[in-house]
Amino acid sequence: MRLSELSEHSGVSTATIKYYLREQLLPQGRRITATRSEYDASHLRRLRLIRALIQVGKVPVATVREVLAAVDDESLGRTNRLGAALWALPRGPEADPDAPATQAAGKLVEELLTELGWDFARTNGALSPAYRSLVAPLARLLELGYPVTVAELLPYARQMASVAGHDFDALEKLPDDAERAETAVSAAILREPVLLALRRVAQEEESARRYGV
Amino acid sequence: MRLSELSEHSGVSTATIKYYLREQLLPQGRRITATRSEYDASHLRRLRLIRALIQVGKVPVATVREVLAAVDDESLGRTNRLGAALWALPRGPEADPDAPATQAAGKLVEELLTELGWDFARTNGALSPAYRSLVAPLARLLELGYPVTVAELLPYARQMASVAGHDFDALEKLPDDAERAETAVSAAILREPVLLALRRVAQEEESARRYGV
DNA sequence: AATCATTGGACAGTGGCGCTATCCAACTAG
DNA sequence: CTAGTTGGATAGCGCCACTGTCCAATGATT
Repeated sequence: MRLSELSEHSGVSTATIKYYLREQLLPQGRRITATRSEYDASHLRRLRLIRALIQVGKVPVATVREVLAAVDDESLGRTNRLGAALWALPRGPEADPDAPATQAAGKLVEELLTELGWDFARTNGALSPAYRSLVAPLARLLELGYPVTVAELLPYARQMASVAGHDFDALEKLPDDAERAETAVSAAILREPVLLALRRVAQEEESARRYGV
Repeated sequence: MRLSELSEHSGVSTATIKYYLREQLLPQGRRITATRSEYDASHLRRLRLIRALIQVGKVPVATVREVLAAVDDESLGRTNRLGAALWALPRGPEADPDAPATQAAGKLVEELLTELGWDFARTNGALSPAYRSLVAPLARLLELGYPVTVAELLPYARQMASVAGHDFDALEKLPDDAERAETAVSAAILREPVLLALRRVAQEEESARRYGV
């Protein structure tokens, strides 16, 4: 497959594909001559993942690069590879570690995790992006003056634990190891808007039930 | 309170406050003279909401304007006002209604809602932003070649129904009607990143439990 | 052999958006 | 009287995901 064909099959313009090649999101094709390279199905699949991450997940290009590097890193075991890919996915801006709101949010998260018995997250996770991506918006909320309590967060956390269980169940059904990290990334990112939209629909349904149409 | 004081109390620069005034996110202060206006606590609260929507919720300025218009519209009853505010919050890009993937996604949602017995959402919701904001990412997933089934979505939907229940429970605890729509918006938008972060942490915890550290 | 399109590569330009900076005349607090 | 602030207008900035243009080398077509 040549660049123009890759473009046709994927629906992504050649200019954009060139951009992704330049940004090292998409690996180079197999060089045939100085002015021709051969692309295959793996490029098509990768392109699909890139588009999904950028368009559906709104992941910045620089982050996509890191995530894909982790997905491709064969020196990691497959579990670590999966973890590394998710690890490389820090959403949202970081919280200022010195701000009092951040301290308060950290304490809140600490209590929450203790209450839930999520010991891995509590003991090993303080440096993980997931942990920080939880502290950051909580700090932001506190800073803005919106109160947050452990009691309020608990049911949300329990629901999300359930969701995460489903996520992994779905992942384990896949037999293909090579694509697992890739699929894990898809599952983690691409379903976020779906989850949020489901919440919105559920809110409308709940509103109609409680207060009538 | 003068502009400079509003800026100090809120931590938002005067230039940015002027920008919000210009964009009609923040109502004008009470005019004292040609070159002086008086701002009060309501401006401070509104400013906080604006910052939260933009920074935490990543809601575009134009959308914030619509949401706030709904929040302020006293011609609506309070339930409708709440609904209108949420209604004005369409996240993400629209799906092309003619695309086959959109058709398929629509059918999928139809089946899902029937299965769940969410009759309001099914019969009245086809035009609601929440409904469309569900169809859009599903269509995007299908288009990109990631399979989605009703069976997979069901548990997610049930979890989110539970989350929505908590959302409304929290809302009903508030006695103040005037701020309800405002609080509803906060609850709907500001907790989204928290929810997603909780899912990420839960995923790490689950991963550690299933596959070890 | 002669034409015309395509390729990889480099690089400047674009458009959207949330600010941010500057300037101004009118005013006002000390 | 003077230094500072205000509302208002307008231009510019910084980021980022592209997008458009140009080029020489090469391939495909006639």
